This record gives sequence, structure tokens and C-alpha cells, in this order.
Amino acid sequence: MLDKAFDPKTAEPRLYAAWEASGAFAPNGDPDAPSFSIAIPPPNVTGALHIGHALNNTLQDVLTRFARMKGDAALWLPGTDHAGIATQMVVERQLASEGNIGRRDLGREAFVERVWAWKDTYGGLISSQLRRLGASCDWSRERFTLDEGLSAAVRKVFVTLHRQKLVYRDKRLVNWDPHFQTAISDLEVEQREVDGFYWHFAYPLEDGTGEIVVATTRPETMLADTAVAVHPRDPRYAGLIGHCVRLPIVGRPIPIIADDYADPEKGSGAVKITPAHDFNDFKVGQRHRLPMINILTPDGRINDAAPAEYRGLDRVAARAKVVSAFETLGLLRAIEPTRHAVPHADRSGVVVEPYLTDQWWVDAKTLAGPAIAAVEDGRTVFEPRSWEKTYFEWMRNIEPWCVSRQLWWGHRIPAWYGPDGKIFVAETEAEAAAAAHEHYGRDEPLRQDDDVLDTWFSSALWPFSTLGWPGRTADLARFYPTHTLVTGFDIIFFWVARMMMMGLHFTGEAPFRRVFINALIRDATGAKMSKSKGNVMDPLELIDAYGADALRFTLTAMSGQARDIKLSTPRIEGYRNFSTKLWNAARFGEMNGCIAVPDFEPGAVRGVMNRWMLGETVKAARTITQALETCAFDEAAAALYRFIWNVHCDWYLELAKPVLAGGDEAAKAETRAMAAWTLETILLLLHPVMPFVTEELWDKTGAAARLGPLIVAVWPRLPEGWVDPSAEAEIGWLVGLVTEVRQLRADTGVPQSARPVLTLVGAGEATAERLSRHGDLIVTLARLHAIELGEAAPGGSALFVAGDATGALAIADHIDLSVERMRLSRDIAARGADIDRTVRKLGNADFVARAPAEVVEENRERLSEAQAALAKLDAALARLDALV
RNA sequence: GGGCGGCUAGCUCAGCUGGUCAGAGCGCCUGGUUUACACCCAGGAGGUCGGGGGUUCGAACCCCUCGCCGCCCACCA
Repeated sequence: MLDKAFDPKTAEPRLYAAWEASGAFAPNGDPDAPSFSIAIPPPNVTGALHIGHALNNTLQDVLTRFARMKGDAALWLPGTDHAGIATQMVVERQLASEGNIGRRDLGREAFVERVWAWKDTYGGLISSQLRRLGASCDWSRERFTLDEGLSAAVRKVFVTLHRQKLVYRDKRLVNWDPHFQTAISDLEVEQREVDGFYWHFAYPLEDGTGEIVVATTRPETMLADTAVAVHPRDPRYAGLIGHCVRLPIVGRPIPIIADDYADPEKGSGAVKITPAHDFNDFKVGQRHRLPMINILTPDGRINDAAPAEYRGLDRVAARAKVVSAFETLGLLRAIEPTRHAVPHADRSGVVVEPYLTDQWWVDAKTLAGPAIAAVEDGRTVFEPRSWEKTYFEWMRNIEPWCVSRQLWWGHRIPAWYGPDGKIFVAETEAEAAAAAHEHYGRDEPLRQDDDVLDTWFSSALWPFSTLGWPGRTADLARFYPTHTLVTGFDIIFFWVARMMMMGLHFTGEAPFRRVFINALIRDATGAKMSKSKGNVMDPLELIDAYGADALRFTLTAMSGQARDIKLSTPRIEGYRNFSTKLWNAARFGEMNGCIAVPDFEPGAVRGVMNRWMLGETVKAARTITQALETCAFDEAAAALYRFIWNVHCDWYLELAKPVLAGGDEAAKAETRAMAAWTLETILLLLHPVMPFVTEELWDKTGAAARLGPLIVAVWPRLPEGWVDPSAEAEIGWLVGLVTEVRQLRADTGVPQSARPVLTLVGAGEATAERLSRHGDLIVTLARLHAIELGEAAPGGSALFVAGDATGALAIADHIDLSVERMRLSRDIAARGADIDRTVRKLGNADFVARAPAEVVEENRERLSEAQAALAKLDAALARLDALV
């Protein structure tokens, strides 16, 4: 006997352990099976499972389990990302909390060892949390971006790209994070709106004949100004081009140059040019061959290129000092408050400085071409499609990708420098040494580049590096390209685009056929979840409270939303109730001897209600299958919910009760077998979304003993021929009649305990026949005393429309006539309005002429039905009036 | 400045290619000890589908326009 309810707390760990031990997570060994693979978006090793992971991984698991059941060789390959800055940050913080030894004091080697130790201790957390969610990943293939195989892939890619001149070293302006003292890519820069000022400074002309006013939000950069630019056709400055101003404080003469970059509409029309500390100015500087003066140290202080009194000052202090110097000099012309965007580093949160350094760059423009083409011609499809536009927009305007980071935790760049600075890029130190020997004609000491690669560099290789590339492994042949990538829109640029570029470049094939972009989860009020706001929903707490199945179903059901999911606990609770409902349906089956019959032929059932249920099951399976195939997760969830609760529980089991309690042994046996078959089919269909409760019921109802575990059971493929329209019509009639009676009872206030007689007046032969088959059922479901056919409505009954007949419910003893009159009047009014609308429509010559014939016909039928119904209602009202 | 979403019952959202599409869940109200389930059962109220205009025989659905809300990219004169 099943317990009163499913207990996720004890069952889930047990079931998961059994799955994992069974080896079911590994792709099946059938060489003819189509392959289906998903590479997990590798969470940071530092990470803990948050609600976004829960959504993302639930959907991947749904797809994987669905594919596995369909018989595909399904592989969901898990792993984690070393997450350069994030991890280094965590360990540095740990060091600080333990006793102030900075990473620099520790030294590179010891520090990296510390990080590995940290990873070994805490890095497995996210994997165990994914298990709690029910993720059916093939843990035997778990990878880490810094493991040996993936590191080899990274070196191979870097060296190859370098040889192809798609990776190069260049001195350019980069986004510099003064906190971590590393370059970061454009994508790691986040614009934040900040209150600030435009300071308007006067720069005196060198010949003393006047001044030019320029404005800036970053006064300290003036120390590095090397020109003032004006527009070539700006009449105000026409005579000054080629002259010089004397840069205040510094005392350096700098030229007034003509450049289109200066916008006459903005400010004074003259703009200070600081090529070493501004991206736009850098370009101007290159055009005019201006000196590039760097005035900052790596940690954001003023360096020795500035006047003595500024050296060593923090950039904030330097700003204040520059402003006050201008004031003292009488050259501060205005202070204008403004609110403007300032670039911040997304990890450290400090203001980013454009900074002139040597870095390694990837020629993204060249790599982007094929990646754009692959989406254009549909080799890779985004779902929803609208994201393709975002992808194209970025890819078509892509800038060189700065891939070097001045960090220690990551893939060290495989480049070695000779004594003269000559660079040798090679996969190993030995190869670099050999190349150096050849170059110098003798052995020379080499020094490896200190920098590591951007974390996303290794992530970009993930779909193929995890399968063994550059080896030509069996996994690579079988599972690459992967089938679907499930990820958030926030990393389309960071990750998806780069995987497309690298995948195409190195394997010739796009790394995935489909990219499903899932929404972002917000709290119930629509706010972004963040620790500081305290509105974070912890998926593990939700699993503790409601079970993993409930959380998974909720996330699946809500995943159709384009951008945001507002998650709230009542919704999760509702789906927990749903799983309990299913559990109880199984319990009902168990109590009534609904045991699966081994060679049961669903197509051969005779009972009308069983044939109806068979058709409903076919339709539900069709809808769910199609939805899962097209990533319409919300539709799949809705179809499951409706089918299980509103069809199976509300109607089928209710219809089955009298049969199961009755005396007809043949009908009873068939219904038992059918109920068992239906439940098994439900478990199959629901399993991808709610794996735990379904697996448990599969086992408890004996299906597992017959067919093996549900996780590898065969997905239902049900013939459309099993849909029986006549059974559909008949049960539809029954359901309609029962519902009518229930509504009428409730409307007129007939007590639940009352058992009135229902008479069907004017019923046709077909109806009479149906009644003979289902009369007892209707009596039970509608809580009647009896149901009979009659020529005329008995006195004291309330009348309603019942298909071709008029229903007469004998309730005079129970009801208030005025209530009944109101009910009839309301129904008459509603029918009348409907008839008016339809008459008007059919009276419109254009409609009849232009609308498709079937639509016109539909409306004609609708009209005649409504008119017949109205006539009955009118008669009922007249009769009621006569009664009074 | 460029682009993308959203605005449908009190709340959260479905409504796919224009013709029973005005829906679901939650909440609310009424009534229920029907032997699977109160994490339940039966029923109900509630919306001029953001405003305006247009196309069409017909528009929540297409076009234009306005208004809010949110996001992405660019912008440090």
C-alpha cells in the first residue's frame, strides 16, 4: 500500500543514487541510436547552485531525459569552469581573512597551489547540488576547464591561431582594472550612471593672445594631454589650427589640431586629446601621430610622467588637486553638474581606466564571419529566434578580443620570450626552446609570459574540448556537434558567440544545432535577485520545502516567458500539490486492483469510456512530445497538468469508480487494465519534468519490475488511430450533461444532499441509447436520485438545454422560484445576445461572400443551435410563469 | 543615439500562422465528512485584451502613432 503522500526528502536521494549507480546517465551503447548531446554551461567552481542554474539545468535535464527515453544515445556532459578572476578573488579573500598574506607575498607557485587546494575542497559543491536537482549528467565524463586535457586544447588553439595570425601581441589601449591590475575585455566592463561634473578648463594660447576652453569629467587626465582638437570647419577656431596652447600645470606646449572628432555642437567645440587614456583620443592620436603619455601606474596612481607634486597620488586625489590647481590659476571657467555613465569593472566594481599596455589579442572579426554565416543559413538556430538579431548585431560590430589577463589562476599563455624580446609561441616549453635554438643558433634562456588567458577563452572550446579534442576520440565523432545549448541571454556574447567562432574554426562545424535562450529569474516583484537585496531564492531551500519535482515543474512551466520569470512560492506549492494529486491517483489505482496486464492491447478496449480515455491519452502524448521537441517547455507542462489533473483524475477516474465498484466483471477487468496502462503512460510522459515521483511510482506500481527503471523506459509512441471520435462525442455529451446539472444545482441553491430526479424530454434515439449506457454514471456524478426519459417535463422542475433534449430537474422542493426565474432570464439574455451577433454577421453580405465557407457554415450551425436552445429556455420560463 | 522585450481578470501569466480565444494557476466568494487526495471536490464572481488611429467582411492577434515599464549595445565634451 502506498503511503499517504510522496516524501521527497527521503525518496529523492535514494532514487538519485540508484540512477547514478545503474549507469543510466551514460549514453546507451546502441551503435545505431541517434546521438543527442548537451554540453552543460559550466558553472564557476566557486559557485553555489542559484535559481538561474536550477532553471537552466532543469531544462537541460528535461531534454536529456526525453531524448534518452526516445532511445537516443543521450549525453549530458557536466563540468565546471575555473573562473579566473572570480576564483582568484575568493582565495585572496580567504588569505586575507586568515592573516594578511597577499598573493604577491605568497608567490605565484604557492598561490596557485592554494587555489587548487581550495578547488579540491570546495569545488565539488555545485556538482552535488545539481544532483539534488535531479540532473542526469554523465558524471563519468565530468570535466574542468583547467584539467590536463582541456589545457592541452587551449594551448593547441592558441598556438594554431597565432600561427594563422589570428592571435597577436599588440600595444593598445585596454580596459584596465586597477584593483586586480589586469586588463579586461569590453564585455567585462559595465556602465554605471554616476553623478559627476563637467569641469570647463581654459588652456592659454602659447602666444598669450587668448585661450581655448575644454571640458572634461576626468580632470586628472589633462596631465597626459598632447593636443586640443577642433573641427576643421569650425569658424571660431579656424585661425588657431596649427598654433599651440600651453598645458597648465604641466607647462608643455601642445598643438591645436583639426579633426572631425571634435564636435562643434558640444561644449566649446574644442576637445582635449589624451591619447593614452581615452579610446576616442587614442584614435585621434594615431591619426595625428601625437605622443602617447601614460600617467598612471598599474594600481591607478599618478606616475613619474606627471609633475612631481602629483606623483604617487591616487587618481581620485589627483583629480581634486588638478581642479584646485586650475582654480588657483584662475583657469577654471565653469563647473557643470552632470549624470553620466562611467565604466566599472564587473568583478571588482572599481572604475576602469583606459590603459596603454602590451596584450594578446584575438582577431575576432575574422573568426566572426563563419559564425555569422552559420546562423544566417540556419545551421544553428536560436530559440526564440529573436535572439539571432542580438547575436548578429554584436558579431557584425565585433572588436578585437583582449585575451590576456594579468592574473595567476588560469591557462598560462604558451609564449616564451628570448633575451631580446623575441616571442616563441609553442605548445610546450621544449618546443619553444627548440624554436629559440633554431632562431639564435644556440640555447638561450627563455622566460614564459606571465599572463594567463581570459577564462572565456577556454570556455569557448568547451563543446569540443570536453569530448577529447584535439584527439580524434570516439566521443568527439559521436557527440559533436552537440544538439542543443541551453543558456541565458546574458552570456550570448561572452560565451555563445565565442563557442560559435572557435567551434567553426577548429572543427569546421557549428558546436550546436540549437541554442535555447532561457529567461532570467526575478523575485515575485520583478526585481533582480541579489544577495544585497536579500531577495534571493535558494533552490536548495525550495527543494527542501517542496521537493525537486515541484521546483522543476514550476521552472519548466514558467520558462516560456520571454525575458523574466517572476518566481513565487505559491506557484511552487501548487505544483507540489500536483505531484501529490498524481500520487493519490496511483493510490486509487492500487486500492482498486488496477494492475498492469502484461500483454494489454490498449487499442482493443471496448468500453466507451476506456476508448475515450485512450484517445485523450494519444492526444496528450502528441502535444507533449511536440512541445518537448520544439523546446516549448511551458506548453509541455500545461498539457501534462491538464491531462493528469483535469482529464485523468477529474473525469476518467470518476467515471471509472462506478465500473470498478459494479458487478460486470468483464468491464471491471478492462477498466482496471486501462487505468493501469493510463497511469504508466502518464508516468512516462511526466518523467522528464518530474523524475523522482514518477520513478518512485513506476517502481511501486510494479512497472519497474516488468520493464526496468523509468529513466530508461521507452517514450510512448501512440497511434493516432486510437482516437475514437464517436467515443469522444459520447463522453463529451456525458461530461456536458453532468456539468449542466451541477451548474444548475449550484445556481438554484439545491443542497448537496438533495437527490432530485432528472428527466430528459424530447431526447432522440441516440441520446436514449447513450442514457441506457451511462445513466447510472450520470446519476452518481450529478448526485441524482434517478434519470429517466419523458414526454413532458414533470411539474416543479427547472429546465435547461441538454443537447437535443430538454433537461428537467425536479427541484421544486429545494428551490426558490424567483432564483430560478433569474437564472432562466440570464441564460435567455445571453443566448439572445449571441443570436443577435450571429444574425448580424450572417446578414452581412460581405461576410458571407468573403469569409471562408467553413467559417460561414460554422456560424450558421451556431445560430441554429442557439435558436433551438433559446426556444427551450423561453418555454421553460413560460412554464415557470404559468406555475406561479 | 541604436536595438530588443513587455503592457490581457486582484496577482503571475497562456493565447502559435487574424474567424467559439476572451483562457489557466493563485487569490477571493458559495457549497461540500462523494470510502485516492482538504496539498481535496463541485460551482461562481471578475477583463471595453495600455491610449488613439488605420487595414479587413472580421483584430488581443497585422500596420501607424502615443504613453508608460524593463533590458542590451554605444556614450566619460
